[in-house]
Amino acid sequence: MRLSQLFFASLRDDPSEAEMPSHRLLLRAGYLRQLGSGIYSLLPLGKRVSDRVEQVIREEINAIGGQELEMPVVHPAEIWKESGRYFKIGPELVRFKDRGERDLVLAMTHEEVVALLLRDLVQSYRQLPMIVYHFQTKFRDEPRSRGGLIRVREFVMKDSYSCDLDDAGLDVSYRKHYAAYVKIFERLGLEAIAVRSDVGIMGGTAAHEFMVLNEFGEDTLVLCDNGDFADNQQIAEVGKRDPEPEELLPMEDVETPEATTIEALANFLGIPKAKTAKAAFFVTGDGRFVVAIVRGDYDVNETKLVNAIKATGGLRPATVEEITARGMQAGYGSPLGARDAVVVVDELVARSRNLVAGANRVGWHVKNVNVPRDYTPDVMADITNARKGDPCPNCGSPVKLRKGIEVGNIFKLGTDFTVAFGSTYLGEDGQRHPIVMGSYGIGLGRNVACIVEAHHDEKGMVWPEEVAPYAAHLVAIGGARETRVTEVAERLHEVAQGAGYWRDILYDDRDESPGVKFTDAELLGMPWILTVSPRSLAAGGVEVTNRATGERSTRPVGEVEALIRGS
RNA sequence: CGGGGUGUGGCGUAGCUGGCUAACGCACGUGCUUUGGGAGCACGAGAUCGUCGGUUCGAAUCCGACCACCCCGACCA
Repeated sequence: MRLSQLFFASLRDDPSEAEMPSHRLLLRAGYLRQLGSGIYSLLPLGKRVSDRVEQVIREEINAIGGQELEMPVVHPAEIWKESGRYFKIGPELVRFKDRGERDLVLAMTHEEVVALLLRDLVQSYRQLPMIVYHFQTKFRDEPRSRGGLIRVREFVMKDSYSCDLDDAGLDVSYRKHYAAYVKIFERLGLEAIAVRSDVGIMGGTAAHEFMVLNEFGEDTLVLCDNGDFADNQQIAEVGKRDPEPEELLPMEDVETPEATTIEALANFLGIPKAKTAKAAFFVTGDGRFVVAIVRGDYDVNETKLVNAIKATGGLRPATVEEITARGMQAGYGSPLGARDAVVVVDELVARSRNLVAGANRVGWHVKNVNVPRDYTPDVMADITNARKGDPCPNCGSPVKLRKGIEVGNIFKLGTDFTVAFGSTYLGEDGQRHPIVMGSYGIGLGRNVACIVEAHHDEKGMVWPEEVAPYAAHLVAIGGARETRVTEVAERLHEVAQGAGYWRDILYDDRDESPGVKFTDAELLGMPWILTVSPRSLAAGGVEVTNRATGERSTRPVGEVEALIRGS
């Protein structure tokens, strides 16, 4: 490919909107252009990388027996109503009407369609197990996109679906995907770690997310150095050290002006945060008012809270009016005197003695509050975030927290969708059974961005050979002075044309100064930079530079031709 | 949705306390020179100053509304 003809432009300056290295570099090197918030065009270079990532995934999913198909982006809303997700999912699901006033949605994922296809096509246990997958555009109207390709609204995802006879079969399919994902991320040059994760609105029984560590990551991972624990913080249950035993003391009001935060309260009273009880107020999607109590040295984990009270439709923070209406006072809140509220208490609070809790009047707290003596929990559960240094539940050593980006996930869906759609098979026993499904996603663009995050330096991108858009970047210098330079460069380019799509090379045939060409070559990041110049020819051929290591050597033209051919 | 910020040519910016023909660097076109690390000279093209409205003799500049985008948070199968 001649650079003079390539649809791209490299930017000398960083675009002001880009913060993450991957975003900055992909824009600067002309791989990407933004069209709107969370909506991007892939330019030819970006498209080629994405295609290569796609091909790696295709090969590995094929290797576990996946069959590629393609399902639509626009769905009749009806099927999302049938599965119930039309009502569970908020504005993230884009809804619209066609000319006939029929309700349509933009697909966020494809469980419904798969379940429908299964209903139509699978009759007998003899047809299972089966894995189907496709690469298809998803649209999710995220409240906030960010980080270039890291969090977008429109993106292409590989989603595969396993279809099994029973839970044992699902386990096998799940493990196959797990193993395939390990291979995929290895081939992509990503150090992904699998963490257990929440099943969210997918339902189901188990899930892992594959994460790459990154300071811009949106998820917090709880990891044990011994390698025996890796959970998303959303679900991580770690140990909590037992509080000191104490005698129960009688409750006592204490005046605490301006102490509306745990920080201020602990400072004012001169006590550790661990001696306080923190109250957080929520309203569930199904309309219940929830007061969550955790110890002052912990934070409420909303995922755990949702799961503890089976809150459909999630949680939102309660308004001050809603809190007051139930006999409580924001900033000085506790379940003391609360009414019409679901009281959810963290199990550690129940084990802790004589905590300072809100008095539900401005400027006052109550000392020596004890559960269940002074108020009655409706639900008792672990509802706190794991903290750095908390003991690993498996080996007791302190856990650490890290930020991560989710590059793939695997879910055990179960039978929710197949039951909803009546997707059953006739078993060996002559009975109808629902097909057991699993769902497995990998976002292409996000992976492209993560590869750049992992493979770049101050000069630009450094593509691993497996995903590089071109095998090499050919820089011709001094062609105007010495016609032999152009002859050799043209020859190498021609060889590349015959060597196959992915063995093609980028040929910088532009009339630019050497500095510009080298800088662009380093920015664009092909794994090999080939330099032809009067100097290299005098030294015996073509200078071959390894972009990653910077090693360079001069090789005879014939040898470089062989390199381009891949032999 | 809350908080903060930004919209001036393809990119990065200046101008913004009201007054010349909207300026600068890069990129772009033509010509000459140059050619191993973001070249030089000359000429040139390119901007409804986000949109709409208001104030004013006069608005990129002041006021209002709206829109878009970015950052933090909420949210995130």
